[in-house]
Amino acid sequence: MNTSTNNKTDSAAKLICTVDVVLLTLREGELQVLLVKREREPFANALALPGGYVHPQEDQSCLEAAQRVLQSKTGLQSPYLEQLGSFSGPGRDPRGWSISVAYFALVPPEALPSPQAGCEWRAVEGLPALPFDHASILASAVDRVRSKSQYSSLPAHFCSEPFTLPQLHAVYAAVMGESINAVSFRRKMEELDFLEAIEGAKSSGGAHRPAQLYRLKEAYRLRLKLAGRGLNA
Amino acid sequence: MNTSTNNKTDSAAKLICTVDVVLLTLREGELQVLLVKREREPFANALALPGGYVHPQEDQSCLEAAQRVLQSKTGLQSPYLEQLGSFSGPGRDPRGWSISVAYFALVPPEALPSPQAGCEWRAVEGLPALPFDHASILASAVDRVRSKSQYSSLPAHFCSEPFTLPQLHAVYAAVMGESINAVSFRRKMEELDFLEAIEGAKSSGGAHRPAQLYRLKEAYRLRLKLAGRGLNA
DNA sequence: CCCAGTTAATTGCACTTTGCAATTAACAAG
DNA sequence: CTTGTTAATTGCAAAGTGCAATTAACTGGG
Repeated sequence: MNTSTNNKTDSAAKLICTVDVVLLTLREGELQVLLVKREREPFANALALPGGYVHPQEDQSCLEAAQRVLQSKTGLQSPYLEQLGSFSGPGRDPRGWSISVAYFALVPPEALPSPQAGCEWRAVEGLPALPFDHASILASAVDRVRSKSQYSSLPAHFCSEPFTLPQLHAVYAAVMGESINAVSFRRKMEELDFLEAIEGAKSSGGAHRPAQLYRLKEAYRLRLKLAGRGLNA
Repeated sequence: MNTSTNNKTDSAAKLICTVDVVLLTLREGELQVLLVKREREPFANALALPGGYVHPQEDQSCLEAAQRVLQSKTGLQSPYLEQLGSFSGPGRDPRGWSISVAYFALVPPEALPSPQAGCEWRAVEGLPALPFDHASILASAVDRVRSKSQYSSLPAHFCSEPFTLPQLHAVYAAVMGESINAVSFRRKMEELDFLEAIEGAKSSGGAHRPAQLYRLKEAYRLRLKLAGRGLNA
């Protein structure tokens, strides 16, 4: 039935093992993804998700590989990085049977110390074709972010600290693509209790009442806060 | 910095690539997992999650590899199989740097055409040590199942069809480990609308009013139905 | 210095959803 | 036909949510 069951190296040697990172931000009211121009074949010069080989010699895990790849290809780091899933098969990479462990990251649009040359922010909607199966990886990441936003603190990672509740409100609404009642939003944020008001700090500048400034509670900088009930749209 | 960036085969060849399956059922009111006695090294004779190498020659994806491995190691199949995530690193497998793509499956306790010799159902709580990082894979699967049960049709896969609402109610309560209001449960099931009443079919046998029989709607046999609001515990 | 304009935040209330107790329904057994 | 048992529905009370109205806090212009 299976002719190679006992030949371990034979099965394992042909596998290509990579990581890909979907780095998302929210600017101009829409989700944008960071794409990089590929330097090498396959798909040289095409825009693609930042990705690369797992390096067993230096990486202690695929997560570390993803952090290394993100740093080296874009010059950026992201405090919040979550595994999206693995994508595998004989056809997704022209070099052969491959597995890619995909991660997604959320960063605020401001906190970008100018990414390296060859990197571009692009709206996730209406992208041209992407190499490999990057289109479906990206779609999967966007789905996951939208879905998790309904019942978690995830969208807060799109805001640079400190931020105001109206700012966060707008971010949630933009991510989920629908308006959210402002009073209910306030109540929910208080109930979820993952924000920390910054004593005496208010937003300034506008010709109007200043807003209270907040930051994420320490415990939720790398973890998410999950809600029992969602933010009913 | 990186001495092997350009040597693709060098990086890729040392990687071990496997799949593991967490097959869960609900019996005696508790979650149980199917473990198999390992036939080979490493950890020969130890009980472990059913797992095996990805075979690029025969598998079209890791999902197919998981289905093949599950079938060959346990003789079982599962209609519902979901990717749990990937576990990787230099230390989890004594043979070397490895990636395992883990899947979890839910089956009803009845529909088990006697698994192969060497397979055992074990309660997920209070297990002895498992080889590799199977303990954390299992813990992750149990977390995921409990969490998804709060807002989806997932636990229905623990019931063999046809089933009654009181049966399903007990299954949800057992999985989530807390009692659920029976009236609210009924209302929620009706609202979620993933069940199909079987016309004129009632449970029989007891010295009491028979219950309506249901099955999963066709569309939700492989997919889940997600609730906007959860089943508030 | 006060007033108009703007956004932040709170309050009050109608409406919806949920939890629980009580009631009704449908069977088997004696 | 009565009793016991579980299924399913009904009727509130309590909690949660959406919306309009009100109050608060600022800037800038007469």
